[in-house]
Amino acid sequence: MKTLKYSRQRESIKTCLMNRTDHPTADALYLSIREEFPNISLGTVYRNLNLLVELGEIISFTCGDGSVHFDYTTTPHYHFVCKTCGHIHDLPVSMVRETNEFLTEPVPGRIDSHSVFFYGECADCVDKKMTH
Amino acid sequence: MKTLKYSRQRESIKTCLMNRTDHPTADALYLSIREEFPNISLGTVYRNLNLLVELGEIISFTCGDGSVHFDYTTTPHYHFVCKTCGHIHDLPVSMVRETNEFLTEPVPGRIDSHSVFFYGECADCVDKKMTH
DNA sequence: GTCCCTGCAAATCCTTTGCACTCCT
DNA sequence: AGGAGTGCAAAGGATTTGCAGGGAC
Repeated sequence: MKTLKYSRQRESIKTCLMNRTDHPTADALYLSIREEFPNISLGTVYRNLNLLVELGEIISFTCGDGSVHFDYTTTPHYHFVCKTCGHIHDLPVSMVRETNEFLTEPVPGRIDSHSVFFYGECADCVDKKMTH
Repeated sequence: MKTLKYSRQRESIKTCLMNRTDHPTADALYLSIREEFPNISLGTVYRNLNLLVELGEIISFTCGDGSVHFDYTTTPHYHFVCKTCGHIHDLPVSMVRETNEFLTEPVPGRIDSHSVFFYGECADCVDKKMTH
């Protein structure tokens, strides 16, 4: 059991992630943080992100593009990935039925959690195409 | 438009993937193929897997563990990842309701596809714990 | 003072790529 | 013959790790 010590870097990583509406990768976050801490190293960003994931303070996921994204919202929710602009939008859990409701028959085993990704074109991009 | 030529290696990759019930990574598949083609190179395995994905003959996905898995089944279906034994089980699409049915309200945009991952303990692992 | 945390750089892991050669057609 | 496919090894990109110094407590 190790004791956690305060660090400005970790704090900055948390607040930065909290304030971003996108779901940045470690590198994208690193670029942001560098504006405040020009000397921060990528290794520190990775170390802290992994630590925060272990602590359950943030969430990490991959949405099919291979890269790992980080999310400050830890309560259950889903993601809508826009194929056109690349943005990853949050979908509130209320928008999707509960596991047992969207299963037509029980899964052979015990489900602890599930994740859903939607792929398509977000409202903004659909609108832009309309006006062309 | 390039013409495709037959290759024993590609054929072996296809049949090997078809015969496996798990959803191997490129490297896992490479180890299998080496039993038949001791000289096959990992690069060839990657090149062919990517080619087959482009052709739509196989599917690739990542289920949160960071690694890329390949699947010979291209018809829509979902996956159940066992946290205990690590196996990835297929779930027939009939087991899960259609997108529009499991959404409680329309998503702000156009959905082209979606993927669902379930995480938990598969029936086999649950049984094993019972008998202890 | 102790021990966690950092910056840096090297190491590691996974995947792609360039090149000379081989095998389809 | 022509060009797609291969093996090999080197290159690339993302992430982790070892280490010496710096900061929190």
